[in-house]
Amino acid sequence: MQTETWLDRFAGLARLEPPVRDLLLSRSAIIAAPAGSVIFGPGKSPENMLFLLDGVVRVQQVSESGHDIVLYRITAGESCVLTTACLLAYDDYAAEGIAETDVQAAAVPRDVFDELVAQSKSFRNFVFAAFSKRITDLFLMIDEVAFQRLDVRLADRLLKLSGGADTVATTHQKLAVELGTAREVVSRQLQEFQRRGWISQARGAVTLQDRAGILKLAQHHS
Amino acid sequence: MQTETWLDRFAGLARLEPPVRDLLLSRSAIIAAPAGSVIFGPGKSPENMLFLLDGVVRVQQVSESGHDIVLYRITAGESCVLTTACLLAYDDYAAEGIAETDVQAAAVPRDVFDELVAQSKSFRNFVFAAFSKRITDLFLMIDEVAFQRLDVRLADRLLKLSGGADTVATTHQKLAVELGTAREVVSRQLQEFQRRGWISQARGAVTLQDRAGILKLAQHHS
DNA sequence: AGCTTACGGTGACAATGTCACCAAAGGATA
DNA sequence: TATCCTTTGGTGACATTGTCACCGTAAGCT
Repeated sequence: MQTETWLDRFAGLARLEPPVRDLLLSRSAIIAAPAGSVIFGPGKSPENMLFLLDGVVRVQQVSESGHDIVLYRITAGESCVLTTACLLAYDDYAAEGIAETDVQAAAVPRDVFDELVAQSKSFRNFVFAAFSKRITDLFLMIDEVAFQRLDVRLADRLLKLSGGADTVATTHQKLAVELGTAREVVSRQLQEFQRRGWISQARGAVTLQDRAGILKLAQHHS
Repeated sequence: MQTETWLDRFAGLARLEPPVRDLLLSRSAIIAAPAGSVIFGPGKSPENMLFLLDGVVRVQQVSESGHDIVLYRITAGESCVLTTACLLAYDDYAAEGIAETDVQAAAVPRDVFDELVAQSKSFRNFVFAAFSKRITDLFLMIDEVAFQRLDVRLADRLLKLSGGADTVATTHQKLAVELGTAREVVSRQLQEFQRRGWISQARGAVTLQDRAGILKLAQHHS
């Protein structure tokens, strides 16, 4: 009989071999970070691989030109393989991870990570699956940025950011960074959405009035 | 004393432990593919991890909308980690690998790959470094597609495709796929380049007349 | 030769990005 | 409260890029 541990929050780690479980549990530390803190970034490469237990981490890229773009988010139950990649420190990439909420994570040191990969087939599968998903997601993102219309992307992003809630607390500027475009462009599109009765706006907030209408546009993906 | 093997073409594999070397050599097969053949792609997922010994493989994405874009190239001495990712078959991604030249590669079966990762620290470093580089490259690409001016990207791509040669044998359409844009846009930009005396054009060929001028534009990256 | 396809040119227009502003809202402080 | 200051968002002019509907020519094929 095994007591519940943080491992159980990760589908891919549930069936680890007992000795591997023990190694992972005994050599990892639970860490916490407040909302808004920078988990990793240029000049602040993480010493550990992170398993996110609670909260959301936003990974975004800062271009030399001052342009930002959100690359992806890590939610609870996901691992931050990118920090793994960063552990190997290919070169300091310009991406940074920012806690969007208060965050809890299990930190696994580099050498433990290496040992786990060596010893456990399940762990290997977990790690490679995470890499694989990350890369295919990046492929999809490239496709979107290169070829998808902005109104479609914005509609899609609004729905995702709402998470089912009625209103999204964000600014035009932040939405622009989500999509890698300019604030003015977002403002224009939101005006058009409003004109169609899909949303209403307030300072720092977008309220979804007609989910169906937005969804119909967003689905031009398929 | 060890005779020369294909392993020596890979910087990261040169110092593998002897038993690991032997495993890799004995369980891998040298395969060849003619220029133009599809190495992997939708509905044709590779059974093996590939180490490219000779030639160039172009990896490009095919969008539902019919838009293509070149993601990256694999040159001799590089491994196709993506095929590794694909081995795990997250889901059939829409990317395909096409031999741009006649190609030779060492094919390592999936189970051998897994065993190598388990047994050799050097091999693990090699694999994770490859993943890491691929992901950081994709980050750079997203930045480029989202924020870089098209003339800068085209200039840069022309120089890279030339590989030092005077003329690049390609069509406007192919250059458009390189950049993920439309053929007409490439045509216009090339006309402008020609007007400036940087290039001259023929059907299916672009001749670089003023590398310095092109380079100056391309370097607006930095 | 005739046919077919690939290649490239062109103009009009739409969508998106950039720039230089402005005004209003909210927060901080004297 | 009055005053500043920052953040947020609006606007118009313009540049760049994407899309569409064409066209003519070059190259390959039979």
